[in-house]
Amino acid sequence: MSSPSPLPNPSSLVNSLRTSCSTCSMHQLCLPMGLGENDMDKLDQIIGRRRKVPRDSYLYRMDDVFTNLYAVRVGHFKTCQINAGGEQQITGFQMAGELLGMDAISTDHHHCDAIALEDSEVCEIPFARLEELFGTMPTLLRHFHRMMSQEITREQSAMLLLGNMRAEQRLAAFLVNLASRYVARGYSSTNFQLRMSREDIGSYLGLTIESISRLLSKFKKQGLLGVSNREIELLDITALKAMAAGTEACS
Amino acid sequence: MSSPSPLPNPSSLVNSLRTSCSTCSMHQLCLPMGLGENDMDKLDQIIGRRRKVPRDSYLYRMDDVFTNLYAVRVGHFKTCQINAGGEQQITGFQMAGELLGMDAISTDHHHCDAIALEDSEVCEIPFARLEELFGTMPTLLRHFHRMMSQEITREQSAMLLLGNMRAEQRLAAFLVNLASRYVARGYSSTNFQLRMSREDIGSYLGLTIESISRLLSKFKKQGLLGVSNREIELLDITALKAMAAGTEACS
DNA sequence: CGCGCTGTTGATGAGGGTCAATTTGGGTGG
DNA sequence: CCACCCAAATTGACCCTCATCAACAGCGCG
Repeated sequence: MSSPSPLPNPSSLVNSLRTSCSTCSMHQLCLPMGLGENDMDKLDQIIGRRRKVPRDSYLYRMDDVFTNLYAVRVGHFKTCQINAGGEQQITGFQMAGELLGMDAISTDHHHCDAIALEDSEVCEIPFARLEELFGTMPTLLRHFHRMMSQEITREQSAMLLLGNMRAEQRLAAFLVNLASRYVARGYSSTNFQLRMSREDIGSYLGLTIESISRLLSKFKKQGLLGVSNREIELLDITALKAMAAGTEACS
Repeated sequence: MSSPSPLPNPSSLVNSLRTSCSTCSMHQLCLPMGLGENDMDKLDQIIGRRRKVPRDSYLYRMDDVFTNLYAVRVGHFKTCQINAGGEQQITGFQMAGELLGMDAISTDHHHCDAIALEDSEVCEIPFARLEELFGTMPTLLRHFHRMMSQEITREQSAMLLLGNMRAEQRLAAFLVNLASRYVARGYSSTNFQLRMSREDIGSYLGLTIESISRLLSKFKKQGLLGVSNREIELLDITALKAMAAGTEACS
């Protein structure tokens, strides 16, 4: 693996090794999915920098001018909107390998705030330069379209959840969804830590913090899961899935 | 305008005049927005056919293989999803100049049903051929991205609506939204016909048909609008906007 | 040790769902 | 042209889910 020839600048190599798409554990989920080595290098070259985002700080704010998409490298984010009445709603949680900022393309301004839920790291992708690549990299373009389309689908599911599921179903669906995303990233599907507060979960699910708390207690009592603070252990995923689907026997 | 030279096939010319993007009244809202004549011709050439879709019939169904996007030329559509519990929710209403099917790109299968609310007409856009154009038509690609991004934004608004607005606000927001879309199409912002049933509206807003009916009656009594069957006249748009924003004085 | 933030649990009530009865209007056939 | 039918919409009565308000517990931190 290590080249025998002398290296002009070892430290920059180390840096590039640490941060290139090809060595990133998320490259099979993220934007470079399916790219060959050449194409991945080209993509690497336009990526501005890897930016650290401390917990609770903003990656971008609503109405900020849009210049970059961001790929989450490490950590978790939430995106939230504020309506005219001053109420805030969380529109999504993003984890490693997911893309942030696609809603800003239409107006060149961000439509929501993006906030780190823990100390995190993103890759800055200058959209104008990404567009230049599209002309010669159809594989990249195709996958970008898939990611945008996926975002649309994801939000349609959220609409379904908010529009006609009851509280119980919503929380079950939320937990099952988290589990599946962790599995895709090679983590346990049953044991994970909630990175967001109960309030965030409630806001995302259109419920109050009290409802979330009560439901978690209820699920615990029913033996569906274990909870301790933000530590979650899913004990009966089948039942949770059935509940989310609205097909479980009534309790 | 009419060429003095003999025409090889007059009837086909008439047909193309009737159906080309350049002569379509929606081309400033639809996919060809901002294209020059040359590019618009190229786009025209890949558009499969103009397909009529009678009222209540399916443009596509969930799980159908995805091959085409559709641009609404005439009429209105609804898209709806069915969850595992068998309940159906409407995820959107589409009118002339809007694009259908973008949620299918990610999996090559449609994620929802698309149904005509009245006798309608669409332009069939083979997606594979559209992708071929993207390489050489950056303006087209850019506008396509804007339309996808707009769809994401639109759905985020719907999430906000479903997640933390009360019934009254939801219906007000819905009516104001319809009005603004009709204005953009050169129609009256105050007088229009609802193309969808009360049930459809309820499904979209996460409310029951009874609630919709009651709210319309209430708004009428308050002098905010006139209703007669599906005929709507908005009498106080300012108040409706304030109500949608949650900033109106409590009644 | 006390303060503040986050989360839990209980009591109460309202918004909107559910069920049921009735009206309206469009379409059809005599 | 009228009678009839059926689907869609309206209206009323009742009830359930979940929001609201409130008290309190747990935990980290200065």
